Amino acid sequence: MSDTAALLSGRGIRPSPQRILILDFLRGTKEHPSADAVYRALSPGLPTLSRTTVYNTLGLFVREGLALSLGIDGVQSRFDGDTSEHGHFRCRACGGVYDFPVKAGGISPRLPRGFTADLVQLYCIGTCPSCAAAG
Amino acid sequence: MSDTAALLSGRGIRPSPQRILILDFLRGTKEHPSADAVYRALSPGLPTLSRTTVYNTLGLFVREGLALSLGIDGVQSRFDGDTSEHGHFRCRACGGVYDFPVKAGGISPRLPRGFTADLVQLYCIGTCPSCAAAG
DNA sequence: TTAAATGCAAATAATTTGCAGCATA
DNA sequence: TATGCTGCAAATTATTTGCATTTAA
Repeated sequence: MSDTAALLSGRGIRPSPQRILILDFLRGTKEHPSADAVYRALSPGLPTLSRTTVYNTLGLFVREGLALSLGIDGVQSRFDGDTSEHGHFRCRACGGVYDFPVKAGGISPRLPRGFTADLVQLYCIGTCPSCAAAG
Repeated sequence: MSDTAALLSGRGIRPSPQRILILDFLRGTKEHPSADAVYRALSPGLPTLSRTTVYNTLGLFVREGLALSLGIDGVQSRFDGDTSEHGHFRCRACGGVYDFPVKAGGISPRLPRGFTADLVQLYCIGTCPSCAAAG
């Protein structure tokens, strides 16, 4: 059994070929793909894969804490298989989304009394080095 | 001329009745409304108002720095007329979006070399006091 | 009188839902 | 076999676009 299959099983998620494929892809890319980008990337290798399954699966992973759903791109959700603490940067010019480190425990805002957060996300929007160089 | 009209004029934006209405509404609510919510709120008082104009106007305000577009609600953009530095909290239970303060200069991540951010947003997702009390 | 702003209708894009068949415990 | 998973097609929701009309500098 693959590592990924074991990871899924360990969380009580049946390790179907589609789920393994999608989770492996998410964990192996830094692209922060949209649901449709995941579909387009994997569909050639598994032609029966459907968008429905991609949406179902990404939603499942997010609920189960195996992936992050990013609202950084106003139009579509983008997904990140790296759930460790880090920030996200979106370049206005190329649309790319990049990770950036935040110091350990760096994102822990003091919320008003009574609010409890289970998820914190830090987004920066601006220009990435390549686009800055390109002018 | 109203304060709002003056504010728009000062930015080189023609202060049409629709723009004044929408900006006044945005600045007078803590609801972080979606584009459609803005439309539904204002349409009764100005029946000729169209969704197109609401979308156009909100987009203009965001580009001109008069409002913030929040990607905190995975499905739709929500808008905030308060552009001062603060964080946003979304309650999973009721869907409400709340402001919370961050200490001055509190959101200034160290980005990798070459990245320049013109906008930083901090999102927390969890449970608000009312929903926590409701169980 | 000219450019900008508005708003209707249609188009597009992202996502969700209903449901039937398949796979697997 | 019973339950969960997949995927097609249709539906829904959010947003954008094309274009004719109106408004105001």
